Amino acid sequence: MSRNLKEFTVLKDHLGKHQLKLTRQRERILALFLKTEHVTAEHMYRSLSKRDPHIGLATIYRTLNLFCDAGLAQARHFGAQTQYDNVSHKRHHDHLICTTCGKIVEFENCEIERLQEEVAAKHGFVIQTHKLELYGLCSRCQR
Amino acid sequence: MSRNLKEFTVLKDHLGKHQLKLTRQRERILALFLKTEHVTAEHMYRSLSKRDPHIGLATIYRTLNLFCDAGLAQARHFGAQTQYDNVSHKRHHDHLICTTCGKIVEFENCEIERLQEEVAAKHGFVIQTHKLELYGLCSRCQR
DNA sequence: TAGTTTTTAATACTCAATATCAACTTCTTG
DNA sequence: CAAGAAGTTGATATTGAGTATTAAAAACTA
Repeated sequence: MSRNLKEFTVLKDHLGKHQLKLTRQRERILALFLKTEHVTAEHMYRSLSKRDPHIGLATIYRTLNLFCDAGLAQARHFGAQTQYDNVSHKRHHDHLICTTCGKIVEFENCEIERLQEEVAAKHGFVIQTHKLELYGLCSRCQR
Repeated sequence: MSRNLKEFTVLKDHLGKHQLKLTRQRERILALFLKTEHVTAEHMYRSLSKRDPHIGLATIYRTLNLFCDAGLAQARHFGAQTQYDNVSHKRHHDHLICTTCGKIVEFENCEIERLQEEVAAKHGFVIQTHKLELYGLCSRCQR
């Protein structure tokens, strides 16, 4: 199994610091997680059930939340579901979402982030995190 | 009942255009909706049950979604619940949310919106709507 | 390797939101 | 204004995402 060592190390570090254990399920879930951009717990459950029928849905949820704690993943509420993004190897980014076909494009814009800080400061807030989602039509769906 | 005529007209227009009917429940729900900033369906249900025990929860949900269609309300997923904001009388705005006390401050920033258009154009998107939420600590909770 | 601790899987459960459907309003039209 | 067509309501069942529970299993540790 060719794994991205960096993410694996991050996970192991986190487990070590919190008296948690490295299990086969956690390895498998991480391996699959790293192959996908925007995952849903249900989606992972379906994928993993095919090959490894012994990974339960609750474990997927627990593990994805664990990844969030470890800083590997970031949860994003999209409609009724929660999507988990792999954020270990990339900087903070926001999303362009096509309302027709569901296509998601990531982007980052320092200027916008700077203005956010400005706005927050004006209201006495200290920003911890933010969520910016632009909904519209991608080039293909505009026709 | 002193009602905001503007919003009532918007609702009536929408109903007329879609072969929907103006009911006592829809009037009552709109009247209460206009008095509050960030409402939850459950919250409205509790308020309305006190005075008018005959408005069911399903009706609240249906009606709030109707308001969204009519452009009077905007749904916002906040944690597990959905909040409905009155947007008929104000321009588009975004939110600063305190992660400790839950305080919500509205703001608008044309410069950010302009940059959003820029980003979207760069990726071939045409924006229909957007959502920007800044999470952090309000001045009181920073202490 | 034995023992302690964490984890898993299956299932029950919670909670927000939607679907169902018979009874009831509202609107329309004659 | 009465009567029928069409939409709406409320009570309840249902869905669906996510969490809690717990006996059995796996992982760490000495």
